[in-house]
Amino acid sequence: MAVKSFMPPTHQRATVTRPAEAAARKEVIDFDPCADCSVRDMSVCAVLAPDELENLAAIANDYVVPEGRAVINEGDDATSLFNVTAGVLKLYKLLPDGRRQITGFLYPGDFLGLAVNDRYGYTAETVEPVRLCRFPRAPLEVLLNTYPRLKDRLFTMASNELAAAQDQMLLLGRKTARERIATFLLLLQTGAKRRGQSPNPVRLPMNRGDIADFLGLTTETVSRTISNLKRSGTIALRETGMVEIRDHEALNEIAGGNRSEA
Amino acid sequence: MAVKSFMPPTHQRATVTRPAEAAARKEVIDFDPCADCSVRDMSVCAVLAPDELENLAAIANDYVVPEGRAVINEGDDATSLFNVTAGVLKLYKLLPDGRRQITGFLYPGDFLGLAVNDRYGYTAETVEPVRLCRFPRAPLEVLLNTYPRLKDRLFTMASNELAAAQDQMLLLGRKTARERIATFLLLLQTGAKRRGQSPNPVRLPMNRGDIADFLGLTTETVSRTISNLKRSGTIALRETGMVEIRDHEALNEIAGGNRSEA
DNA sequence: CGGTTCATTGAACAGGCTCAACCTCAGTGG
DNA sequence: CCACTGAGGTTGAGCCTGTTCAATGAACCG
Repeated sequence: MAVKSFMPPTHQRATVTRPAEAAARKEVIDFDPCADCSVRDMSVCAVLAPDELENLAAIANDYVVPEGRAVINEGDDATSLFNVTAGVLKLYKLLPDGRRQITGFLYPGDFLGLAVNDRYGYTAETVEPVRLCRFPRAPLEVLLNTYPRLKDRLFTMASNELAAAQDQMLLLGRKTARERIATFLLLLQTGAKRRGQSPNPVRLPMNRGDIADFLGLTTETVSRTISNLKRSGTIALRETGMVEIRDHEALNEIAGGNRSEA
Repeated sequence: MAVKSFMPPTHQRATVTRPAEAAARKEVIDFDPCADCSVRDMSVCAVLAPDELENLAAIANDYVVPEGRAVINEGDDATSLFNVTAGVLKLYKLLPDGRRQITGFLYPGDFLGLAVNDRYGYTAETVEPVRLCRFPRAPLEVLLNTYPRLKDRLFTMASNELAAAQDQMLLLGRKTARERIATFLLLLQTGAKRRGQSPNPVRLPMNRGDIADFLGLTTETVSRTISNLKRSGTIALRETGMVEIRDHEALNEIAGGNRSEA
C-alpha cells in the first residue's frame, strides 16, 4: 500500500499510549520527531518557530494505527487530541439502530479534536493505515495559552471546518444524488491540490459504503451514479480507487457551481 | 408582537448602518448600551469585566432590524460581526437555482460571524424583528487580542456550532421526516431552556417553509408530519407558533435518542 | 370585508431505497 | 498454477418515502 512509504518503521515503536506514560516518555525521544514530518507546514505546527516546535514535540507522541481501527470513540472522555501526519480517517456519528453519518474525512495536516468538549462528539476510524501525532489534552492546553498563534491556528481550522460543515448541510439537505457525487469528487480534488498532490486522477481511499454514508445515500446509489457519470464521459475509473475527472467543467456544472471554489 | 418588548424605542434610532458611519457614530452613544442588555451573561460579553466591557461597548453599535431583512449576504466582504440581543435570525445558503438550505437559527446571546473568513459564507436574514450589537471587524480583532478570554469564548462558541452542525448532518443525511421534526422540536425546547425561557409550550418563530429548509424537507411534509404527531397526541398546537410537547418521552424516542441531550 | 400569505390536506409521481443476483478481484491454500 | 473464498462493487426490479402539483382552509391586515 502506497501509504506505507510515509511511515518509516522507526516511528512505529509507539502504538496507543496512555496520557500518563506520554510525559514520562519524553526522554525516550532521542531525535526530533518533527524533522521528517511531511505535513509540518500544513498542520497546526506551521505557525511555530523551531524552538517553540520543540516544546510542542516534547508533549507529542508519534504513532501508527492500522486500517479499520477507531482512534477515538463518540462519548469517550476527550483526553487526547491528534495531528494527522499520514493516511486518511473518517469521522462519524451513529443512530441507535446503526444508521451512520460520516461528517468528514481527515487527511494529513488535519487536526483531530476540533469541536471537542469534555467528550468526543464523534468516532474517528482509520480508512487506511494512519500516522498520528498525539497530544495529551492538559499539556496541550497549556501550550495553547503560551503560544497564542497556536490557538489562533486551531481557531482558523475550526472556522474552516464549520464552513465545510455548512456546505455539507447544503449538500445533504438539498442536492440530488448526481450533484452530491459530483460535489464530492471536486471536493477530493480540491483537497489533493491543497496538499500538493496530483489532482487528477483523484484518489478515493474510502469504499462505496463510506462515500454513501458521507453523502447521505446508499452504496447502490453511489455505484449507479458513478457508473452514470462514467457512461457520460465526465469521469473515468482508473486503478482501484482512482478516478479521472475528464470533464471538469461539466462536473462543476453538475455539482451546482459553488461560487466558493471557482 | 412579543419581541417588541425587548426593544425599547430609545434603541431604534439606528437601523442598518454602513461601517464608515459606525465609527463616526461612537460619540452618539450617550449611555451604557450594555446596561439594559438582557443577554449580557449568555453572550460573548459574559467573560468580560465591567471595565473591559466598556471598551467593547465603545466599538459596538446597537441597532434594530425589521422582519424579513438580510443582515449579511453570502459572498459579501465580512466587515462586521454581530451579537444578537433580541429576536431570531436564519442563516442560509442557496444553490444557483434557488434551492435553499438553512444551516441554523440564531437566538439572543448567539454570535453572528463565526466561521467567517474574508467573506460571509452564508446569508443571515431576520425571522422576526431583531436587535443586534454590531462590531466592525478590525477594532474587534484588536480587542480579541487584548482580551484572550474573549477570543476563547468565541472559540468555544465556534466549537459548539461545529458540534451542532455535525448533529444536523446526521439529521439531514440519515433521519426520516418524522425523526427530523421530533429532533427539531426538542432542539428548540433545549434552546429555550438554556436561555431561561418557558420550555413548554415551545415557540416556533419561523414559518413552515423555514422549518422545511432547515430540515431538508418541503413545507407540505413538515405540515403533514406535524399533523401526524398532533393526531397521535405527542404534541398539540396552541396559539400561532406555539407547540406544546405533550409526551416528551415519546418525542425523544422518535427523535432517535441522542445521548447528547438526555 | 376582501385580499394576501401561510398552513393543511389530497392525489399522483419519482428519486432513491430495498432486496437480490451477479461480477470482479485480491488473497489463500491445495 | 489455479480453484476457492469472501469482500467490495455493479446492476436490475419493484417499492416506498417524501415530492410535486393542486385545491381548500385559516389567520392576519388594511
